[in-house]
Amino acid sequence: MARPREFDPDDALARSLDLFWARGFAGVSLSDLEEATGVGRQSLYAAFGNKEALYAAALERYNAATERWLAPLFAQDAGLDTLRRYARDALVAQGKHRASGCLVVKTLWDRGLEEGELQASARAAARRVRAAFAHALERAQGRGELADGDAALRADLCFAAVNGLAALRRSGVSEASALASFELLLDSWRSGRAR
Amino acid sequence: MARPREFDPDDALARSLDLFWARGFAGVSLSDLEEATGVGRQSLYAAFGNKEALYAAALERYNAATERWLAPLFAQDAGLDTLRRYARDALVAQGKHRASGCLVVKTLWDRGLEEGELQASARAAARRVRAAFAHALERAQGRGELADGDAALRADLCFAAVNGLAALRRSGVSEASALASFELLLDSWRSGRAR
DNA sequence: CCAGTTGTTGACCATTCGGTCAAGAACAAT
DNA sequence: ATTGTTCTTGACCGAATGGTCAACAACTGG
Repeated sequence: MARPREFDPDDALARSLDLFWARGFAGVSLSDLEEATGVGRQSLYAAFGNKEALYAAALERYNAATERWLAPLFAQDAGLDTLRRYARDALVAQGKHRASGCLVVKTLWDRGLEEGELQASARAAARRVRAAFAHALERAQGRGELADGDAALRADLCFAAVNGLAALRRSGVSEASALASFELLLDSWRSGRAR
Repeated sequence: MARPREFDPDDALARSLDLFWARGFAGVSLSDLEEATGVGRQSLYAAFGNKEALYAAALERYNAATERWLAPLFAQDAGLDTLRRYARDALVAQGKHRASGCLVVKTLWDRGLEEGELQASARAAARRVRAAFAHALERAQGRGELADGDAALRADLCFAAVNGLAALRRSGVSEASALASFELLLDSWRSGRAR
């Protein structure tokens, strides 16, 4: 009923997400956001609140995308291959995305706000990923694809390994090599041929 | 032959290291460093150069300490237990140290300076840790402690897992639980009882 | 005692930060 | 066309940033 906004908020959010993902909360200035989104500062504030709220919205968008990535792991036919594919896709995506690792984990490290609502939401998102891993592992166990064991513990290890792959990449290891080392983990659990 | 400095440079370096470790390069201001070290700004600049050089010196100090931690892994009797102990000690130390993860990996993520000498040195340090892991694994294989396999690949996975443990801790997993999941990895390689 | 050298102190610099303010522009309803 | 509401633009704010400058203090060699 008044002047319509000239930009697409979701598009601006996507571009902001890219920036935050690549450079972290403190590494992105309001001027950077203006430039990347093509949206004036005041408009960003009107639409999102402040810098931290914008980051929170970007993280939410990221989580929504992650949820789509997680869907196969929550499916009934999930198994080790699903996990392997998840890791591969994550590595490829991060390769394209300046190898920035998982934004949720990056948020957990960030000194943006100590123990705010944001950190809690990031922690919840991480828990969700671990739950997806655990679900896939349980299904695989139920199918006899891998020997019985503590699925939650294994899921935690998968989470650590997957996120560690990003560090591995940063330290100079190739994408193929990083993926191979993760497959080593999954293969060591395969029931048919151990180790 | 002139006025002697009133502070211990290594002590100042140690305190700076703590700060950088906990908050990252950009998260520490010169005023923070003055306060933490009790040393005036000009004295810091005279002794170290500038902020980035101070960070580099702190990282070097960190690497020297790491080298001491790595020594058992390079020993002749190194094995899976040595690896397990390394992971446990690392977790405990990080627990005391505000759970900040490995400074080398943090440096690799930091947007302090793109592709500077610092990044190269951090990458070299990471390679050194992976080499230590590989050495311990090779010794263990030679002793028949675990089945034969690609030690370098396994070392990379260990590196990823160990560094992922920090992310796991951040996401709310207990120290004991994180350690247990890492032991799961080592145990899956033990030759006696697989999985 | 007196130079000469080095360390310390605190004020100071330009720049950038996140955030705000006020004026104008674009629309819907009347 | 006028009014009311929202969006946009650009100037502006105080605070904090990394870094520098100049005066002063402490020591050594003559």
